[in-house]
Amino acid sequence: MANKPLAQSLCEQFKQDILENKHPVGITLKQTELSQQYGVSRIPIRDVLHKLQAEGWLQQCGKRGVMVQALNATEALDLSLMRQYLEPLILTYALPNLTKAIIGKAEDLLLELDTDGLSVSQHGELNWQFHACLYQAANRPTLFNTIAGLHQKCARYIGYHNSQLNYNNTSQTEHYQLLEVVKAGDSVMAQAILKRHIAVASNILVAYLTENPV
Amino acid sequence: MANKPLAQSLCEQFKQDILENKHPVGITLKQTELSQQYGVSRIPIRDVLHKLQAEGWLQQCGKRGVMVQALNATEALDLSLMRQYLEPLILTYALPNLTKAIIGKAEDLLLELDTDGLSVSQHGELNWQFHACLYQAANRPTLFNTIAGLHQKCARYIGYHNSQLNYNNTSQTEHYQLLEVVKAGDSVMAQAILKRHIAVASNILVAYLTENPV
DNA sequence: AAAATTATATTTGTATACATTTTTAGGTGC
DNA sequence: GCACCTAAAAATGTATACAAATATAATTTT
Repeated sequence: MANKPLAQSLCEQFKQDILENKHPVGITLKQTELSQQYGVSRIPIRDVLHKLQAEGWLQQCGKRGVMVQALNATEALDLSLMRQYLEPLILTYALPNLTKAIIGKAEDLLLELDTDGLSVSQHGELNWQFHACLYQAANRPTLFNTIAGLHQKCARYIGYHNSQLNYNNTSQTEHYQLLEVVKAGDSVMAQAILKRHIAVASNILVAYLTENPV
Repeated sequence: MANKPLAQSLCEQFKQDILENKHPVGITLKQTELSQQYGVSRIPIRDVLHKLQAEGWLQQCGKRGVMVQALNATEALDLSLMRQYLEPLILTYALPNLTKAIIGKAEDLLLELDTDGLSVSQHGELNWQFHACLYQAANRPTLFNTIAGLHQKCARYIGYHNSQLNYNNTSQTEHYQLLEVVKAGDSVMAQAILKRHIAVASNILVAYLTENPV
């Protein structure tokens, strides 16, 4: 009955709080403060801070504390570029292994994504679930985990994206297109559409971030 | 006068010990044992184990302890593929920014790599320094850090590679070729040579691992 | 004898306490 | 008024102690 360690749920909570701007960029967070704030001791807080540093959410500022990393256009572009190269790759490995069950699950996720009133992080999570659902079939743990890590880092940008810019409709159209060619088993087209899907979203975001630095 | 935290030097030590097979695959390591073995308390040990899990060196086995991950052909291939896509990319960004000082440093590193009697981990470290030295010039922290992470994961394979197979000479020849076209500023050739450099090493390693699973 | 169950031992996660380092504020000299 | 030095405060890293969960071994039951 696997009972999550405290630090794990704390980590999710903390990420959510960052997405909701509860720890604004520029404020230095101290372990002691946070431990009182979240009602636990410093140890699990420290674990979470280390983990989120490794994932690129936070930045250590000597002993002054840790700070939420500012969103910046270069990082957004880098993440997008890496995804443009790696996701079509893993999709190609996944294609021959896609069962009807997996396709079905993917379709269900797209329907959920059309639901109104999703929170920013719910939307981001569903979006990743859709992609992950297809990629899992590739049976390539290392490749998959690296891509998952990129998505983790993207989460803040995508959240920002969806809350600032109205991109959902376009994105969903592309999702359905992708699923069509995937069903048809067309690897070349699938790669092209996926790459473009990632690039398009990125271009909008990078342009916006360049003009309006956070 | 930045004094390294204990956990950091422990981490390097531990990695080295893994490379030297002091914690064989299949043995479950307990925090308590390790803390006695390394002469520190469980907290820094725990930190190191978490970090190395995140980096893919170790694997948690419930409460039985952690185990060193076995080397496997699929992971080696995945790491190589990702490097084949991402390293030429960052090299392209780096090219216009390469100064004579950087090229000079790279040449020095290649000379060092020709030294006899280097340990496996020394060799691996110098090899990475050479690549990193060029990539740094790209000024792309996120891309660079992801690639650095891939190299971290590769370290064990490269160490294994160099100790089992005699690949150094070929590798060095390619390094010098790469440096030549980089000096000439030929981006297309540089990308091609680098991609091939990574692919060649990988092919040998993957073939060997497939025939002789660890 | 094999399977299921209980009890013990072991292991990790968390809390509290201490040590070390760095920051910051205050004072002193120029 | 600015720079430098000194001391107190505050931050993180580390050690020890405790709690919760799990794995192992022993025991019982079928």
